[in-house]
Amino acid sequence: MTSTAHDRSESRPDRPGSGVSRRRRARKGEGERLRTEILDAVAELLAEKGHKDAVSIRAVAERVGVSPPAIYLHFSDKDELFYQCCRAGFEELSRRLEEAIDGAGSALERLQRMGRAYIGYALERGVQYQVLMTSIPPESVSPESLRDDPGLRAFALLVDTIQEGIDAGEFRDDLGAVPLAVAVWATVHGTVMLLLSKQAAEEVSSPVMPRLPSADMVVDAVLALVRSGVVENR
Amino acid sequence: MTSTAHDRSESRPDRPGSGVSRRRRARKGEGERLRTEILDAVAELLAEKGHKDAVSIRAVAERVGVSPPAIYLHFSDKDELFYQCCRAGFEELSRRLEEAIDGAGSALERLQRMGRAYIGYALERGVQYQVLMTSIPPESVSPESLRDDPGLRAFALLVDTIQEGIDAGEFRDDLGAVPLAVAVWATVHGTVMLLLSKQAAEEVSSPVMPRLPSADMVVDAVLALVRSGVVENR
DNA sequence: GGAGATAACTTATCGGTGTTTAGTTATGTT
DNA sequence: AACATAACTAAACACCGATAAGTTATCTCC
Repeated sequence: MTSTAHDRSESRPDRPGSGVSRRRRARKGEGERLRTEILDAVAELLAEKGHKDAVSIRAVAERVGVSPPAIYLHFSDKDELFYQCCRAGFEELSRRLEEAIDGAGSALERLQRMGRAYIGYALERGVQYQVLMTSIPPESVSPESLRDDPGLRAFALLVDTIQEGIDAGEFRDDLGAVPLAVAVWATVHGTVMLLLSKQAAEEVSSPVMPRLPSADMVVDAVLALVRSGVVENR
Repeated sequence: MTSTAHDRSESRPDRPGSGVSRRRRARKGEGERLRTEILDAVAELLAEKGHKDAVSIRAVAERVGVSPPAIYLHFSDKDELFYQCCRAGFEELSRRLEEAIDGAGSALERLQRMGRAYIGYALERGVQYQVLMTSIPPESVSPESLRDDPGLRAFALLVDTIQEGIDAGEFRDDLGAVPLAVAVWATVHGTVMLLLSKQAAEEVSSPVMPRLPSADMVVDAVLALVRSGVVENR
């Protein structure tokens, strides 16, 4: 047979007996270990490449030390893989938002803390936030896991806080809690997306983005805008 | 030569009866005609599929009635093709923003008209807006065409309007015109991105997005928020 | 009108991608 | 030691973006 085994000389150092570079096969019960290893590899590669399309399933498999089809033992397709990766850890967002709410202070102060927490966490997540927010979850993810989506819980927290502010006579009551919450959400979401774009553009030194102020300054301005709008300072 | 002109039996080429199975080759001077036909096809497919990754160069070529490599006579790669497609027509945005500015009224009224014009235009553009704002322009596009990017011009218009509002004592002066402009931009940008996500999720009836109010209601709330913030109505 | 020149394409092909099918191998159980 | 099966791998398929090399139609000039 005309050794079609492999003619790629670049990375094929391991004989089955050497036991050096390949990952040890998981034991019988712990097949789930691979799942988290895959998710970690995706997160790594996503952060390195900065873009979803630049990360291939083959690259993920190679980083984990496994063959590409092994991925499909845990994820139905690439979309679900990336969705699950970006979604994982977003319970942390609800946690931080609750933490921001819990402290003392007026509803406005709580709202501002929530805003800072949201933006800070999203910027930490970077590409993962972008991917999660710009993709609709694939059909393969179970409906019940969607029902308690961290994003939905976070939005509920926001609505609650705003409703409290309205009830306390602290926030305006002419729009309704939900529309106002959506508006606030849109604001912080747009801030994150803009800052991430700016960040990505700067890494390639592309002059498309206007010269924006520092992230801190932008966040301060946004929160001030959420507080009292553009109108004359009072 | 054994006419290998077309042995593709998989997909019917075009109307066999109408005599035009393939596109007529352009005449010597008018090679540029293909360029706009390609851009139109990309825009069509983008709107149909709703997602950039779902549109292949081969599909574009087939729609135009041309072979895939013909695309590369006018665009250096896929990124540039999609960038140019989404960027084309965005001069219209600056035009509409100027129109919104020109009318009578306070700086606030002009700003609100700008906001409505921006959001309206971006929602009309849909996927094209999303693609344009989430991708950094490829290196193949010329720097001088980047210098007068419609996005940059639009942002300058926004800064000007806000500066006028500040000078007139109508807008707050504690943040500076540029940070305030960025904050306003982030708000409308986030609104657009959110509404587009909602729209896309509804087309697949996915329950991830919170049940949002209608687009009109959201836009009204956002503009009200930009005006005077969340604080108690005055 | 014929002979180049060349603009406007096409055919064929390459390496890479997501995904599926059909195995193979290691582990736990009896 | 034999079996069952969890945890994988090898090979292949169809498609993709992109390139190199060839072909064909149009224009120009005599």
